[in-house]
Amino acid sequence: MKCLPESFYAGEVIDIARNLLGMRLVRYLEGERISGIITETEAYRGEEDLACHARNGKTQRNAVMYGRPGRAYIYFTYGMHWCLNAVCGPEGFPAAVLIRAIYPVEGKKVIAARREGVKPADWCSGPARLCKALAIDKALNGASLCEDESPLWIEEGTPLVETNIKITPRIGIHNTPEPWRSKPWRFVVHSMENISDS
DNA sequence: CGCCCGATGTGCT
DNA sequence: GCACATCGGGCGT
Repeated sequence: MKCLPESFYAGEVIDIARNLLGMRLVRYLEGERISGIITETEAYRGEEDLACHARNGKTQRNAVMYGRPGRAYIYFTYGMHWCLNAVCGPEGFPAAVLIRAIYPVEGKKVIAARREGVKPADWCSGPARLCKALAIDKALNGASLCEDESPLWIEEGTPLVETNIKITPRIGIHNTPEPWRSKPWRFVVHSMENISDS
């Protein structure tokens, strides 16, 4: 296993959101690797970022964001969905990258079974969809992404060229006031064509 | 394709 | 109470 080290997550959350594109998210489940290339991320940065779950200070729900970088912050929303974040920045500063989409690579049979009736293109294209596909839920909240024996980590994936990356405002935060609503903190891989998936 | 809406738990006002 | 970093189904274009 060659998961990204804690130091990868210790820096500026916005840079890390960009740098996570092209990396490989790996779920180790029942002795099998399920993985995909990260194709969409968003940065959430500190209590002053009014779109961030930490905007009202530390609570039981968001406490993991205040902890060490390189851990999984997993939250439940809309009564039925789980979403995965990677905690970033120095300990004590609440920041995280939301993993919004991956391009499936390994364990597609497992994914297909967990996403029965869903088109392959929709298997992991959404923060809650990929959590369903990879069996990620509250049991992994707070788990380290940087340790051996981990059930979930991120490793080197595939290189991307800058022209294949699109930067936009974050989505799903319609009621968040400016300037936060328009911060260009969403990073998307434009095309997965010609990307090696080995 | 786009828009609308229901599902449904949890945290904060 | 109500808003919510969402999804999926249904219906109209």
